[in-house]
Amino acid sequence: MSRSNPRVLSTLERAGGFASAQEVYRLMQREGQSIGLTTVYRALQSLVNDKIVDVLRREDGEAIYRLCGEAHHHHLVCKGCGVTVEIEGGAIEKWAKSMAEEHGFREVGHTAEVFGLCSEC
Amino acid sequence: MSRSNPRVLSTLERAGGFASAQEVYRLMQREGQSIGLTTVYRALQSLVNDKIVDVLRREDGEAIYRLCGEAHHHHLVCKGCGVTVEIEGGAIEKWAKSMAEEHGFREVGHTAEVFGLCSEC
DNA sequence: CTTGGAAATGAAAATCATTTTCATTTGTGC
DNA sequence: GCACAAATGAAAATGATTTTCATTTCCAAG
Repeated sequence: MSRSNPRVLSTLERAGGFASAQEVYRLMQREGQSIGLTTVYRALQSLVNDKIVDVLRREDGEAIYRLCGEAHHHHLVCKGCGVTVEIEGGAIEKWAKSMAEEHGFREVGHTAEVFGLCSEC
Repeated sequence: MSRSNPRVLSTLERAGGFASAQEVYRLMQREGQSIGLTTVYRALQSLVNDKIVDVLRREDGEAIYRLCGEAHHHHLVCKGCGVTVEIEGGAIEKWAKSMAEEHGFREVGHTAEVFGLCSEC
């Protein structure tokens, strides 16, 4: 099941390590690479399974794929200008896990975003 | 532009203050209320504009609407059956606040949801 | 009461990301 | 060369959400 197409991974890297499936596809098209949208989706899904990339959601619900840096992290987003800071979420991980266990949940994931006004806004 | 249909709001409240547009619609149907899906979407959107409800995203990208204002709490949501448990977020509050301060942010809010499979699913 | 226009409604169609289906192509070992 | 599994991608299906547009409901003015 190693469908982690290297061209897709390399394109995602080239895109700054952060793009939607559609964007990766369009980028590859523009570069003249011949590939099907289906294959892009499958490759990204596979990269997610292999924990090489993370999936997040844009505000409109579109999935965006990001190369996994070292640690899982969250975002601090400014409501004014949209600037985003990556932050540590150690406390959240434990909290999510313990809450889930407490209620007998399995296969747990979580979302956590902090938003406010940055010092410039 | 006050399209904040009160029946939609009341249904969202009855749903535990936490549901997707589709769920609100289905619930109203089941209760025998006559309403169109379009109207449900418009009413929810309007409630969001009026800052009466928040929008979040489930892991599959579906938008979920949550009453805001009440006692602030978080949710543990089952990906299988949708059952929702309200959970304490004490750890989160502190985390959000300290992260925000550390980066000079003001007027801080946050979202944090935990998803998983409940013991039945 | 009646009229006229604005706002609300909802059915149906359109949109758009994503997934599924399925026939074809590619690659690999024999 | 041959068979067979894996990979590919075009096209159709899916599902949430949005848009369109014709109809209905409200409401204030005459």
